[in-house]
Amino acid sequence: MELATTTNFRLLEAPPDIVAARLLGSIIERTIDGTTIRVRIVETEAYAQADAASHSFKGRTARTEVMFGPAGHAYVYFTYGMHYCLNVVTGKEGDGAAVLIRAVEPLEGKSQLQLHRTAAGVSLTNGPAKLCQALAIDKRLNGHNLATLPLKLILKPALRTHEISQTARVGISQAKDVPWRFFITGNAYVSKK
DNA sequence: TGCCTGATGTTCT
DNA sequence: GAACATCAGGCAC
Repeated sequence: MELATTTNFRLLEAPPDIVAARLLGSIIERTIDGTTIRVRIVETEAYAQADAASHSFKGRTARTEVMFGPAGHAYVYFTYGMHYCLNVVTGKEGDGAAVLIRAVEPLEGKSQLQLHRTAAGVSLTNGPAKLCQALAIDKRLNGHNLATLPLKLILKPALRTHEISQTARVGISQAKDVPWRFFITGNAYVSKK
């Protein structure tokens, strides 16, 4: 069981844009105080080392160290003074690539998610900082191995191409025209912008 | 509906 | 000391 998950994680060693599309539809399992929450990834963004919008662009620092580590780990960073964002480290060790999880759809434990959020409905998890708040993800989970609980990534078979939309990324100031934002076509939890 | 702004901490220059 | 992969609330239209 654990072995199968580890083997599947080899998929994450691919370039970030491939992994970003591949992660759509996969499940994140989070346990908080013995309660299990399951959400489905519906929107992602890819960040490669050679990409001016990526934290790893300027090289390895104490902050970005995790991005250069092995694929399948969580890179959680703090931004705008009050928000955390969750990334999945991709590529070979030393690559400095990651996929930002921008939006998820609640499947199980929705009331538990609601405990951490004031907004309800799709606004519960339709943004990178929102989903971190709902899932109680903070820097303590930075560098966490996503093959294990309390935060576990369960890879699902890839979606068909027609189920995936691809556009330019959101909310960045560099390399804006790189079309590395991926989302499930028509999903209500995809962020609006 | 859509723009503007305040809140706020970490990282890097 | 400025930039920052954001969010939510308030206000104008």
